[in-house]
Amino acid sequence: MEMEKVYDSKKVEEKWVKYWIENKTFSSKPDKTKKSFTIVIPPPNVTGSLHMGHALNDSLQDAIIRFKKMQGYNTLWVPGTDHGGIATQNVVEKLLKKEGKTKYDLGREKFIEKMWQWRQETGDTILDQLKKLGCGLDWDRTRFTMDEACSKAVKRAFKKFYDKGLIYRGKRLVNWCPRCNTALSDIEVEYHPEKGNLWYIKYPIKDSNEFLTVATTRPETMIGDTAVAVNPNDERYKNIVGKTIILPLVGREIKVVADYIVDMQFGTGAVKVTPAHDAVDYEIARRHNLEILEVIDANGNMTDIMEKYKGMSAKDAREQIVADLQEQGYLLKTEDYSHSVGKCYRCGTTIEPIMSEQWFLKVEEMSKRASQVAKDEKVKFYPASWKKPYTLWLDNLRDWCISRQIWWGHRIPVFYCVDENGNKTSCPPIVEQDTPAKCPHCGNTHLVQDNDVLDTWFSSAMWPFSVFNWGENPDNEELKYYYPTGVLVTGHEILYLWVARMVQMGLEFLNDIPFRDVFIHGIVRDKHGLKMSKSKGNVINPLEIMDQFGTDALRFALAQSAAPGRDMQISNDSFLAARNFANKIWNASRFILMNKGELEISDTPQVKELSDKWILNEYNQTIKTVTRAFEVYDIDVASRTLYDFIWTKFCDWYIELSKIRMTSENVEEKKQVLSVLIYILKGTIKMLAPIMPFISDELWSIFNNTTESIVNSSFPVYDDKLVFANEANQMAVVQEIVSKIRNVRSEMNISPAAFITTKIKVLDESKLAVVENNQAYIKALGKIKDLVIGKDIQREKNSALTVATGFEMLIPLEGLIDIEKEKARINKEIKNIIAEQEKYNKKLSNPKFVEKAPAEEVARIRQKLADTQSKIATLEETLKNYEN
RNA sequence: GGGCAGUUAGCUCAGCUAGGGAGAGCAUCUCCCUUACAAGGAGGAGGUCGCAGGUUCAAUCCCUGCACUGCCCACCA
Repeated sequence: MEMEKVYDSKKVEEKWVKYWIENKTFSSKPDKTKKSFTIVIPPPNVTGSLHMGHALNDSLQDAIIRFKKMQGYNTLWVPGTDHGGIATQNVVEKLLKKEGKTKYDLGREKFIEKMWQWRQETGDTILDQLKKLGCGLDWDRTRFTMDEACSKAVKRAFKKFYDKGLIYRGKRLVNWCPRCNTALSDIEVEYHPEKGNLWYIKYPIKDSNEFLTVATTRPETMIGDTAVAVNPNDERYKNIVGKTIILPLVGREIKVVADYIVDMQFGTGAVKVTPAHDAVDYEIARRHNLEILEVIDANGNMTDIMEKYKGMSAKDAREQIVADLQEQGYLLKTEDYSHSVGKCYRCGTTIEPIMSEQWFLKVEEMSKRASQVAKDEKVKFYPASWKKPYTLWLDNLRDWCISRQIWWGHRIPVFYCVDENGNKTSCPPIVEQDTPAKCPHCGNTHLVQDNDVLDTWFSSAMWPFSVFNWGENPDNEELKYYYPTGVLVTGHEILYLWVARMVQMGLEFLNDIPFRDVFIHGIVRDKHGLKMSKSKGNVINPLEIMDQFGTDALRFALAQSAAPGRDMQISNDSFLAARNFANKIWNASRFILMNKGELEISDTPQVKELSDKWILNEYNQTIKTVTRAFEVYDIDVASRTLYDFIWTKFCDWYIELSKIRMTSENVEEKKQVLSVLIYILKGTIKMLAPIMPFISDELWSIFNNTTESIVNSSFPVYDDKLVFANEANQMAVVQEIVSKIRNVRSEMNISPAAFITTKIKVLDESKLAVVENNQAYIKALGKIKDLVIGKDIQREKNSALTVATGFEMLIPLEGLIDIEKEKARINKEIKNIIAEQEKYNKKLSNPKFVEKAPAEEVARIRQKLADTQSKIATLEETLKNYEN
């Protein structure tokens, strides 16, 4: 097989994407003889296109799945997409707008048809991109949150909740997006600081000439005030509590109430209470049984509460009311004020808290359980620091507003009995999974379904079991086999929105956690640390990176930076380095293959000499580190460990040393070293396969002449028999000698092409054998023609001299030596060693260190000191000879 | 207001859950196309490990406080 000089990612990738899919490499069936390891993909929105966040999230999951598969688990990674509720509906609405239409022009039915059609056209885009990324998903199991099975699950869940009394309908204060025209849950509101004003308004106290001044950022709501609240401990207002206020402009009488929630420090310490448009005020109203008056309607306009302002936009009303207050002398002052304003997480419009009839889910019990499983470590967070925010959130959770006034989504499975005019009868609502034919209470066949759809996160919360047909049959074998899943991989931005709710629902409906581990990775940022966004123009498109540098390069660069929980800054340099790494592996393999030729090579490594044992020892340590790293989701550690092993150890040292035997006349020697090379290479690409699947499978197929994917081989296992501590130490001696010789060569401008003579004087006799036995290594890597080793080697004037621990090395220089240059070089060497020596001296001169530190440590430092002293003596003596 | 991260070479980061040699990649400098790889090789320069205390024979690493940066949560009238 001919390998090209440069790794061609495009050629290789296309082939393997096709191979994995056609051979169903990642398809899974329940198999009781094997343990399952499941991941459900965080389903991307159907409208989506692959961005860096997906690339990171999914290549990490793929790495885990491939690793576990190679470890012998029956792995399953379930693909799918999310219908994406409001977000998706907004996209299609925008498309309609381009045609000059609104969804109302089409009507509900036609609009939904249009949505499905659009999904049909674009829904596979992101799935195809995941295929291109190499994701080992079981494609036959591709799911959609609105497909039949998932829809059944949603209805089943709704009914179960309802029957248990956990779902209720009521008019409450909710977050309303006037643009999307729907209610939102509390976590769907994002708060951003905004510049505004703080208005101080004087509220006259009845039957007196006094005023109570309140401060507000929303003066337009004052006409709906039903109380003024002060803190019960506030001395200033002690005798005002219970008194009556005449509401300016309105003339209505309201009470002054005392509530602990009021902050005495803020503003005037007196708060106007508008229960219908502020969450805190709503709470106060509930505690004090205050009347709730609506001021702003669902369109963001003023209600008919006061004729004068009726129909005005809230914004206009604000101006008018401020002007009116001013005119009537109630406005004390206006201050600039910056505060957080709630925005719709889907469209950025300012949220209006309004009173609205909605469906709610009681979450108290579920939250407790979901919090407890984290506290008990039944669900484990990686990194562990996310456990606390998770439990804190759950411990303070309020009921979940689950209804949305949009059309795209799971329609609430509640039916109402209506008369001929469409008016609801007195029959109670019917909650059924299947649309009922008639009212079970009166037999009437005129039924209408609730207009609302469910929060898109309601169906997402059931994803880990709805994908296994829980809706159809909660006792099915697949569900039992694959659930709970092994790990949930996600960014922290949807920890509450999604992760916490999956745990709640899993515990509620399956009485078991949905996943054992939660692996939270960071966010991909640009090279300046900024979040990528279209508006900033700093988006790196993963598809372009795949095209330019290769998919493995993209995956490796991301994996290498993916320290759990930490954001990563990424730039083209990262991908370039990863591409170079792929090329390095490719060429190391090419070198081995070229030398192998038609030779028959043993599958087991034929160990012959020092370097063989050294590299096997290093390889074995690498297995240990990498395996451990994968197991705790330190994919970054696994990546870096492999990079270092392959490049620094395998290529820079072992392959270089192998050339000695490779060019030998003795074919057996060549076969021997090839057996080690191939053994290590195969094992290493196995370890690399989870992260760089394309090049790994390609090389695997070349080396094994097989069509079986590398993921069906087993992950290398640490082996006690491959521990060679002595050889590791001996190799370190060789490496030190070689490095010092190379250093002299470079500093003295000896051409890398030139062969030199080197004399090694052995000072430490215990190291004599190592050097003698490994002359070939030193000669090859030091580019030495004549190597002399002995105890009695004389220093020579026309030689450069350097020292290693236990050795002096002389390199005779061609022609006349540049004495000044050599002196400078030696001085520099002395300087470096002295710096080292000072540290040892400092330690040893501390009597407490000698007294208290472990004896071995003291002995070790003493030895180091002796080494440096000896080195310095040698170098200084040489220097002195030059002076004479 | 509460919480969580981070602060190590010019840049991006590792090391800190074994306390005892400060590391990698990129960038930079010198030499080299030595036939696996110039997407490469060899070598060099570059850091008082945010600040101040404490524990210890010994602190980048453990503890406390502070500063700065980022993120999350909150009942910011």
